[in-house]
Amino acid sequence: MLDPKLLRNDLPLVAERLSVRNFKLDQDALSELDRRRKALQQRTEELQAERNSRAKTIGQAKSRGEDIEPLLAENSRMGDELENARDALAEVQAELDAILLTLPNMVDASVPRGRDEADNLELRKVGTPPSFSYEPLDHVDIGARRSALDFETATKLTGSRFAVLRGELAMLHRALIQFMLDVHTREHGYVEINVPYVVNAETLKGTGQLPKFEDDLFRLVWGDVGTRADAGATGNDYYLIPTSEVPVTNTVRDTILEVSELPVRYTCHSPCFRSEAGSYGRDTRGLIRQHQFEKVEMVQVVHPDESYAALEQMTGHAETILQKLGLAYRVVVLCGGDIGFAAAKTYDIEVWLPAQKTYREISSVSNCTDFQARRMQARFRDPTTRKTELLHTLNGSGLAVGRTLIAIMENYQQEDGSVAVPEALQPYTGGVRTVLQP
RNA sequence: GGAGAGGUGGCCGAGUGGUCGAAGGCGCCAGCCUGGAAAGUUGGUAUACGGGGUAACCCGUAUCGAGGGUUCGAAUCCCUCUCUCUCCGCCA
Repeated sequence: MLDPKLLRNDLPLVAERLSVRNFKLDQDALSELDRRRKALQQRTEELQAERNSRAKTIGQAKSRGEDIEPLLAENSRMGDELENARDALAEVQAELDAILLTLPNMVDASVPRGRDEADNLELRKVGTPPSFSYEPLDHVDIGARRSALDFETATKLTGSRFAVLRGELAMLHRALIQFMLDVHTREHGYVEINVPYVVNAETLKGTGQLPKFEDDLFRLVWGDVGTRADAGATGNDYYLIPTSEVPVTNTVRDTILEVSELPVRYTCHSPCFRSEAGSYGRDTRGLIRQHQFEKVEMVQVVHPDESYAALEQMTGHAETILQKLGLAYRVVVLCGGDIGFAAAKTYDIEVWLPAQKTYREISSVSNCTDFQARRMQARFRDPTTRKTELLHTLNGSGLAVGRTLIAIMENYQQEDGSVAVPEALQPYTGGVRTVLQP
């Protein structure tokens, strides 16, 4: 959520910042709504003050044993007026809140304007893509051996966009997770955390997925489907997490941290569930875009002065994984048209995929500034003023496990169809150095 | 799933209709005391929004798990929801 004070005091500035995202802010509607809110609030509070003072007078009169009947009669007329004012205020406030919750974060000044991913800015290329003496296979063909990567069975079990991993490929997948967690905890100072994969609506609101992006989520319905479908009305709405950023970041919701507790650094392995609504026909082949995938996430909660340094640092942490695995990648800064709802600045890391002969996203690292913190009421206490202030939150993949597996399969493929295991990973494969041998 | 008990400030805990943002304690901050500290002692110690003031600050409103109701007036009474704890059942 954006700062309501800023919205009141400098709407044009907000509109300008949001225009970088190609988001058009209806300034007139917003300021008119706020003007009404203010008038109604003052009127309501006036009436409440009067009611309070009268009630107090009655109480005092009664305690002196005086006759309070005349006072009561005088008061009976106030009720309706107060109620009307209160209702009108609540209505306008709700309208205003609804708008506020759908406004995206303001992007940092360094974020370039642009329409879509084509306008993202490449910052650096690291590593050299491998060369092959033959036309490299893609991961689907490589994984076909002994049904190590099995989409048919997954379709039978569930439907499209799911996969079954078997044998050495399942083992390699697991090794990757453990490798990443170990690097982040032992070398990068993160605390490993394990969290629920099912969360409530409040949690999703905190990180910004709700109310605007419900279509991207899997919502749980249980028990009697007929009566539970509208479970939200009774407070029972649970969703599968689209990323562990959601539960991990929300661990600091409604808390006030001391400066000594900062920065908070968590790394978390979890499955992620995404409906992929609106991506029909995209990446339909292979493991690239699935309804369920696994990810090792990094989350930091930091002092506002530190967040942009933390963004660079976290990007470096994700890059370290790729470097250790010997994979070529590039780093891009997302343009206004491609950046996510909650982020003020995002770096995408894209790994080289030989079969596609292109770089594909494998990590996304974002500084969400105070946007999520305000929604979550995640604050710290300034040691000098003793006042509470909003924290800054960051999240980044370190890395998407499925896509890392793809990258290894394609980049480390050998002419006989087997896949070499990167050296850094071998301690995690029990010394196995090649998988999917003929 | 059944039965019961409970959710009050950073924490513990009192408060069953009136001047209660809420006793008391702990913690924290500041002063005094001390060579310094502990102990002692005095004072302070929530958040949000609105209004006023250059500012320190002052005034108003709201907040005692959440929402609704009763009432001139609700932390206190009623209803719904939610979470926690105890016992029983079931279960990886």
